[in-house]
Amino acid sequence: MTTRRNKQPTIIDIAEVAGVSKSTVARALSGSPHIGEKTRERVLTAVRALGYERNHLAHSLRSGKTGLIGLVIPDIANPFWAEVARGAQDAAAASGASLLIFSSDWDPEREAHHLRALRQARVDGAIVNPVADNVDGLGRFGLPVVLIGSSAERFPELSSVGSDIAQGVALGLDHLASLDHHRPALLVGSANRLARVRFMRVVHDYCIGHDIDPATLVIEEGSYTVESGRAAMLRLLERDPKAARCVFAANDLMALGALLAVREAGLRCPNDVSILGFDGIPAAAFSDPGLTTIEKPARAIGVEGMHLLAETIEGKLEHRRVLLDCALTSRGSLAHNSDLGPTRLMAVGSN
Amino acid sequence: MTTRRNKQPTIIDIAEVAGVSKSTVARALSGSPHIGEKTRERVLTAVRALGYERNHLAHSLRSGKTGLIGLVIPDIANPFWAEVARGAQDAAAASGASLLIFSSDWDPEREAHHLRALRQARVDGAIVNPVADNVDGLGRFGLPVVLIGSSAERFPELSSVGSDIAQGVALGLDHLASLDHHRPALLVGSANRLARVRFMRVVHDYCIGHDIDPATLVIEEGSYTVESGRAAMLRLLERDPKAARCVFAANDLMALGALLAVREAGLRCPNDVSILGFDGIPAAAFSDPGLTTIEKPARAIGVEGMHLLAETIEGKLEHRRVLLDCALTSRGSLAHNSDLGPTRLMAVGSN
DNA sequence: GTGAAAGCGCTAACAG
DNA sequence: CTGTTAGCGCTTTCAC
Repeated sequence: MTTRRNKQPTIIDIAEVAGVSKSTVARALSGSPHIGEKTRERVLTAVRALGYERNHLAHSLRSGKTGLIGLVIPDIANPFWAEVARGAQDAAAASGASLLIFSSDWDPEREAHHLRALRQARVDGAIVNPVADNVDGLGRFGLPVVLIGSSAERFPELSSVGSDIAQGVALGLDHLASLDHHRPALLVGSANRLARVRFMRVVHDYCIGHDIDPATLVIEEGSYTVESGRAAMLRLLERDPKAARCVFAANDLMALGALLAVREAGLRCPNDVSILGFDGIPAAAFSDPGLTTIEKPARAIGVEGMHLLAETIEGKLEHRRVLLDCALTSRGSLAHNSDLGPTRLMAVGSN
Repeated sequence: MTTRRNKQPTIIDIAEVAGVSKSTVARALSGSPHIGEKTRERVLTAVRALGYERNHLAHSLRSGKTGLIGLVIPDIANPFWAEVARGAQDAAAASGASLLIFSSDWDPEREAHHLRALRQARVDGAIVNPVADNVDGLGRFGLPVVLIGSSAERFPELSSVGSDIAQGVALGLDHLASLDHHRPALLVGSANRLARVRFMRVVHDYCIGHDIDPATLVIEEGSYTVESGRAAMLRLLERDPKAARCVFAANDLMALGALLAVREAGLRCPNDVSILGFDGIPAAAFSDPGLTTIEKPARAIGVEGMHLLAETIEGKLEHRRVLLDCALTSRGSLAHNSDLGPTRLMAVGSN
């Protein structure tokens, strides 16, 4: 086959064809007002004729702006982060930027490596979910950054966007209360996880604000997986069947596990036990019953992250922390508690 | 003596500090053998001292290689494509390349737009899942491309990697046969979708090879969504309860929908009806029972795509079509058919 | 309005 | 081995 390997045309080529200088071409291409209408037409015609496309590299090198944005997340294959990426992607595309996506795999070393790569690629800025206590890596980044996810609170000097866990938890607890479940059992992560601490702090505050003694709450521990949720639910069922009437899980995977356990125990959801999840993963829609859950605004986080970053890059913004609302997605895993008495008794008794 | 400390250091800065010329610095940095051990040390020391990091843009502009790879997929938020991206990501990282990921949203226009953006970014090559009959767009791309996904067969002149649908379908049908289900009902997409045609062709060939009259197969149509799968299953149950003993869905979402329908109809899976899916989406693990499915090698497709592309870029490879094997993931949705007779009768009768 | 010229930071001949 | 000299393709003064 005949392979025409002509190099791509440059502004010099089109300058020649249009019979002008390359600076004139540059002006025409950048929409400068200091150029004659007729000249511009001639240049544009040549551009079309040669199929010219601007070399981004040269443009970036000279102008100092690459139109590249870095996105560092734990795992692109994780539905939540994929949604975040999708949002960032959309927002980036809308502003003509391209996204360089990297997975840190929760590894501080990889994160540092990626940050370095982004700096070398001369990205205009980056959106990152800081993985571990990589304060140094981020502090030295030297480029506009916006943090996403909840670990952002460890870097108070950087702009960030995340979901409003407090609002989400309150939303869930309020909704449960409206179904007459006032003391749901809690399925949370292991004590050393920051997420667990944060979740519990919010629950604690809510209880204080609603005249509930936090000490009366029944808590089971899992590790954010389906299997751990299943095991935790089984334990709960054995330990305190009455408290198990209603369960609020700190993430959907554990909630789904709890659902499995309920069925295994010969009980039914929501008739025997109500389950509320937290996250809003797609799989929650396919269980039976569908899992009612507090949905984090994943895509919006990506979109808003890009907006914050854009403002940061333009210097319009000194610092901001954006918290996006979670929303309740009702499916079938919650029922009204028609038998409140025993639950109350249990809560008091287990004190 | 103009020392600009506010900007990132360049090789000129480090040349000054090390007391050599910038070409020597470049040589030291690129690990050239034509340089003295002592000089190299001196340069490297200066590099560390100034915290120098090579400017990728300038490097790329000069060398003609950007180390950028484009990935164009329909949707990064779709679990399957997210996995593909993850694989490509890993392979790219391993070879020091960065990925520019774009979502085409199944829109030929957006795809064309992204292809243009990639060309302008001077990526070294691209991996794309061609969306529509965008033959022109791809033909004119002018850069090394590797196609992924099954629509690749429309571009026989380009290298591609995809899952071996024929092998996957045969795997499923064989497995069902081993459970004594010889004529599963088929839940497929709508007739105008390429995927449906491909799926059915493979089933057809399999039947011919196994002395089964394809015309005796019971087929229901959906549109690759949970809801459509549910509706299709309900129809099937009403139309031909006996054929509904075993269902092979063309994708997991429809299979999950079928599962819902079975339960709604007061039947149980797998005891009353066995269901086999196709895809291997994560959600298939959380249903009850877990969905047994034919899993496409999503991540491997990404990895292999990157490898193929690398070879294509290096010119080592003229053309190749790689088909990766699907695998059976057994969960609980399949049971042995202990009552073969009626099924056979039904198949013949419905002819 | 338009052109000439000077780089952005780096690589790659070609001399010494 | 090392320095000198050209650029890669584009933007951007600064003259005219």
